Amino acid sequence: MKAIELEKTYNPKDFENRIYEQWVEDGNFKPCDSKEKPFVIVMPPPNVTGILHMGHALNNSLQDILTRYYRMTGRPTLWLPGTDHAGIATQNVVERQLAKEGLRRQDLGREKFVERTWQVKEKHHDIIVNQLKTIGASCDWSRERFTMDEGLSKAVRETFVSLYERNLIYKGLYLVNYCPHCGTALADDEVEHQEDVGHLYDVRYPFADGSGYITVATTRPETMFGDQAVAVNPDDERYKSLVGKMLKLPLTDREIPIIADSFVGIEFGTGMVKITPAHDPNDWECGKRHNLEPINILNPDGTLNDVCPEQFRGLPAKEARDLVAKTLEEQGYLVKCEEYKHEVGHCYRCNTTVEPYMSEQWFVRMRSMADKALKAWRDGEIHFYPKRWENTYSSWLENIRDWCISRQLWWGHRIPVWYCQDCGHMMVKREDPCCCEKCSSKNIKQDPDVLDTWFSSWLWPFSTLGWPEKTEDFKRFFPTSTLVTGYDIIFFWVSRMIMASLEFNGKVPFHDIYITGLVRDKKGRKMSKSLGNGIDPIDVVNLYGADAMKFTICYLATQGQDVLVDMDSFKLGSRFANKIWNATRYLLMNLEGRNLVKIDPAKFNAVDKWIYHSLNENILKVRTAIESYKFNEAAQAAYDFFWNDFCDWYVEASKLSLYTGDDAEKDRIVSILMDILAQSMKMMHPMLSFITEEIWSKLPNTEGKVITSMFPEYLESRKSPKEAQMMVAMQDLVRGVRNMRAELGIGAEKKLRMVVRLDKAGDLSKFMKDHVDLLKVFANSNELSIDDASSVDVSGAFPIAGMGFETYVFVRDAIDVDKEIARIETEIKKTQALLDVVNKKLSNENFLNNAKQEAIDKEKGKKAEFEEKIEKSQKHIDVLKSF
RNA sequence: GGGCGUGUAACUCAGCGGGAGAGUGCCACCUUCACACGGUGGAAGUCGUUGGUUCAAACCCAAUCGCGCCUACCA
Repeated sequence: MKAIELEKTYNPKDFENRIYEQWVEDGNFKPCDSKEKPFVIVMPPPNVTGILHMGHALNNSLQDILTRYYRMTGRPTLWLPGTDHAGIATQNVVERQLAKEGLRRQDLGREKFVERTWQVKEKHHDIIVNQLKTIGASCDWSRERFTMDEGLSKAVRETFVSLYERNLIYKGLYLVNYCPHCGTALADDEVEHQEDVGHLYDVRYPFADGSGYITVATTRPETMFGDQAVAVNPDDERYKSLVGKMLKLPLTDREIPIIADSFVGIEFGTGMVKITPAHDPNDWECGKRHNLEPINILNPDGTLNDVCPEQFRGLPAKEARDLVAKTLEEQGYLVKCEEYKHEVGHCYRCNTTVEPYMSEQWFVRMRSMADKALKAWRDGEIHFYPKRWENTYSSWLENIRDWCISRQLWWGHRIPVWYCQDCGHMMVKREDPCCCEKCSSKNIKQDPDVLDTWFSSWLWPFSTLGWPEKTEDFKRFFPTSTLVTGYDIIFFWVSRMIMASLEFNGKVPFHDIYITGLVRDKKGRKMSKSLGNGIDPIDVVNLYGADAMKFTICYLATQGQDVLVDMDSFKLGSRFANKIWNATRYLLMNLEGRNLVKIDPAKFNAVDKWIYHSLNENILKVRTAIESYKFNEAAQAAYDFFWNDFCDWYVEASKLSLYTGDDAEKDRIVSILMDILAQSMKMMHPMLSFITEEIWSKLPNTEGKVITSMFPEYLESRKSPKEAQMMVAMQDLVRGVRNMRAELGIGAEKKLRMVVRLDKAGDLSKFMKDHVDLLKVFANSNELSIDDASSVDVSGAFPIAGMGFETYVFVRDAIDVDKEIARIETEIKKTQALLDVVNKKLSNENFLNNAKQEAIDKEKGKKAEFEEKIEKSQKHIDVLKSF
């Protein structure tokens, strides 16, 4: 056979795109036909107008590893990709574009605006899909979905109407979170609390009868125009007598009463709270208890409306606040104003301060669904990895509140509700009606609002499979297996998917939930645009390759921990891939003139047995690790095996056969090398997909593709623990000699004569004798004898202690005797310290009585080992002294 | 205010009841027949602090200090 050539340097750009296209073309990402239980992941859909960031790279890398692994176990495997229409975010993107043209969305009108948004969506969609392809995601593009697809829209409508029919959706006038910038209501969990430095104002409210005044404390004086009362705690002795008295509201003509309500804290501030039912959640509740009419003081854009005195109208809340404070001060109402830190809600999409705002909205009644979701968890139907996230899940569900699902946006699923303009009848419909079902009037109007994006996302695991139709895919792939996502959306998404699925399918949408950490920079800061500390995954791919990125992520993805990286971090994967490339290149060069032969385990020598043993153990480690979501352990096992065992020892050892063996031996060793290499490619494929596929295609002993090959099995027959132990002794010997060379500064060019003296004849001496030529190569020796009868004269030779043997090296001239003695003495000290610990244990009756027998045996073994080492070392000092 | 996580080598992190590990970085030597994105060897840690449990603790428990995150209607 001819040698096979690989490019001299590893250059992932040469093949990554080509291989990806080939995989797609050959349908390798589609589930196979096997009857086994499918493995299914639905991809958390990225925002269609966003770009891929490291967080996506992390969770998609892990999904890819799982998908590729299970695909290689022969199960039909589906990773279903898609994108999310991201209502607010996308609308913001388009409005920003319009703003550059000096336009507002109102200038275009709803229809034109939505049309334009679809165009933007199409363009951005290709970007994000290409990015996913660039990082190597092996998802089934033929099943790709978008949350505003026809099918998914149908699912949304079915859900809405069905919930309405079950009395789980209702409409009402409530105080909701409102973003004045986005101009829409938000759900509770779409509000992010951040600490703001504001002021706490103490303001005088005079009694209407002129008999003095009281003082209230507020952080938002501008809301006073909506005040309907001042409340005190009914148990507050100071104010009991004042309850029922009327106050004159400063800057206005209105009068408001003093009321008693137990929510007021006696200790806080002045113990008196102004009640503004339309602009504070507490006050809203309080207002309901006391039948106070809420007065809305804001326009939809967050400016003060006509309810307020003229000079404040049209001002944004913050500006109004300053002016109100100033006016109050001028008129003598302001008692004091001090700096005050408090948590303020901000819009999670645009970071604008959120206003509590009274408006008519649609809500989902969550309680019953939340209870079902809690039960499913308690019954063990879902498992979080790491488990601690279950607390987050359960406490959220236990304290769940109704979900505001209407958004005052144009981009999204329009609420399927129509109002008759003539008779006022309201219709909630699966199909668009053409006229009023009650009065037959054609004058009907659809609700102008759209639904919260998460109202489509919560259906994702089944709507993407065709639900509400009972499609083949739905029947075959639902429920899915595993969800991989970040902890920041356990509320938004994970728990809601579980609720929706239980409500509509009666079962959970997935069983395992792997919660990834967040990707941060090396200082532990969240990656963000504003900090400019983000890393673009595509830059990583361009610099190091997709494999390097995925492998590095896998290596660093300790279950549940945040991943801190910078550009340099990816050297880890890059160097490993480079090593694989070069080792392969070298092995393929050696095929020249060789024939591959059948591998016969009966002909294995101890070193062959060892490498198969190690491969086998590491295959098991990788399998177990991936199946239990311990990605870092999988990466480490692959890395250690390939680099440390295979490259550093086995490939080096094989050079002896390759350069000095006869043809039969050369054929045999090359065949084994190719076999280990091929199996390594399989084992590493989930983590290093492109390079393993590229190499697989070059190997002479492989067929088809590695992506569709079977993952190596763990085989009892490959276990060779005894040989593995022998190999440890050999490595021990070799390292001892290398260390001595380095210490004495003896260059590699100088071959040395050595005697390996065994403590006793036995397996180890047989092993050494069998591999004496190999030992010579590793120890760089020109003359090496195995002496198990202590018959060779070693006087004048430099001694090195080993376990069960000693190595004598004839280097008399090169030795600095004093320095060597000092070195050995330090070693004795270290060993003596270890021995002391062991002896203390072994002379401790409590230890002997209580410890496990294994532990005792192990300590005894250690004692023997340390004693042997000290004894030998001491002898060696004597030997050196005699020089 | 509650909850969770975390503090191990210069840096990023594994280990989580029985001899302190990896990658990067550092030092020395080696451009020797795939790989200098390499090889060989080496230095480097009171495992945050203090108590406790245990024959045995980086690992379990308690307290404490530092950092991070989530959650909560104190105006």
